[in-house]
Amino acid sequence: MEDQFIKTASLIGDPTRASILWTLMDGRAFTATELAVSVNTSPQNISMHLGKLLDADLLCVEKQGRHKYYRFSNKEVAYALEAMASLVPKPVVASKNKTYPPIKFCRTCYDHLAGKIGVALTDSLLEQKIIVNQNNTFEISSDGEKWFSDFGINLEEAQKQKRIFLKPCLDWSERRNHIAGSIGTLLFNKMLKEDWLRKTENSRAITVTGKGEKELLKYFKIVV
Amino acid sequence: MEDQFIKTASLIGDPTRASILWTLMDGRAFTATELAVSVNTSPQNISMHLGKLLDADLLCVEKQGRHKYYRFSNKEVAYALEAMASLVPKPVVASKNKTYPPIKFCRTCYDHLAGKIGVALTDSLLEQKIIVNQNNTFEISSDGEKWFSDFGINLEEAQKQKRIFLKPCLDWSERRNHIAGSIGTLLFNKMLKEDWLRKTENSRAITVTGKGEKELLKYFKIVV
DNA sequence: TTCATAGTTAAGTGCAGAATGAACTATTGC
DNA sequence: GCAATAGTTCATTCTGCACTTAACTATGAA
Repeated sequence: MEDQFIKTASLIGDPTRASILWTLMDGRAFTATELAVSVNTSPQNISMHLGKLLDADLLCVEKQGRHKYYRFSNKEVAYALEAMASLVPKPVVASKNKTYPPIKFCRTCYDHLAGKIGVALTDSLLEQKIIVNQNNTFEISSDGEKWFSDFGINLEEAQKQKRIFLKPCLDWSERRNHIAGSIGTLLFNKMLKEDWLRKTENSRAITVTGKGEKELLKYFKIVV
Repeated sequence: MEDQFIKTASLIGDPTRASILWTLMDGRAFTATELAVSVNTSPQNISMHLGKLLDADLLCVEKQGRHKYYRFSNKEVAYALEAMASLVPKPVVASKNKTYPPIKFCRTCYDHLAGKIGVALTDSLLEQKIIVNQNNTFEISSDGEKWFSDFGINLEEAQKQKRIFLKPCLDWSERRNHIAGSIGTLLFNKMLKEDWLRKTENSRAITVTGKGEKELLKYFKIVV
């Protein structure tokens, strides 16, 4: 197992390949040429690197005419890369009234918000005391109830639904919970409806619209 | 951010450093010389590599006399490495009545079992139909109730406790739930009491005893 | 058919950075 | 004090593997 791990680590660790993976991290599929441009290297070189990533099953290809679309072959890859990204040295802390770091990854995890946006959103809800953490369970504060109704979400209706109303959902580090349950879904759907977010075809990725960018900053201090 | 990510990736990706990190993955702290032996290289070389890992804040040191003990500086590092380890190409599936792959990492996550052992344990409980997944909530089957009482765990008592009785707790990939809540704690404590597992000092890591090794194989088909 | 674009394969080169050698400091034990 | 062990620093060497040059196949458009 150890040498397997080392192989995988060196595979990811090459600067050019790391850059390829970084580019693919938004969930979309890219052609070889697009990647060559994005990574700033030659087509041959990209081809070589993509070959290695394919061999290791980190990527998969889909052929469309004379194009080949490369993307992550499974979500474990995205998770691993995010976990690695979380290791980059923290910048010296900026200000008290902080905005959250730019979001690169935006995925849907089942039907609740996952990825960085989910985490940042949860952090913000907690900080604004819209939800509070009580013995590792999230509860909606009385202020929060008002907030949700202002936001256009009917809590009574949500409460009726069978599934768990509000629960922390562990992302790849217990430090970073993001909300799940019907509240997560409601928030997510609301944002889709208001056109803050859009689903993309052929991918689990969602993109943030210009409107969403502004609103996410306004409501949650999230910098996309 | 991208070049930061690339730097971190290449840092981890060097074979020697990957091997160092792999060694440290069991949660213990190692001296420079121990690592040099384990990684099979010279003291100077280890020193150089450890220096780089320290700079990037992936490791931290503690000086004790003329020794220096190196370990992960935070659990994010362990998580990232585990996530990377999960990317190693799956071996061709062995047998139907499978045993789980060897466990390298064994940590306590708050007070429930985390890391590979937690995941493997949960997989096994699910496979033995001791617990069943119903709409993303774990429930104890009727067979399971008998199993727990045979195992020496009093379910009625657990149920009395306030905290959530049984819930999936997401590890770094939604494919890999491990159980949390009072059941997780009960199992964990039982294993400590029966001396299957032992806590180590100065570390969150727990070690599996010889007895534990046998019993984990017997009860859960987990190969430590 | 011809030209352009997309991508791959093979052989040879070059260099970043890992490993080595030698000389150093620091702590422990006698 | 001296010897032994633990670890570091710096200058030098060396090498794996990324990258290049060049020639190739495949699809699409005119």
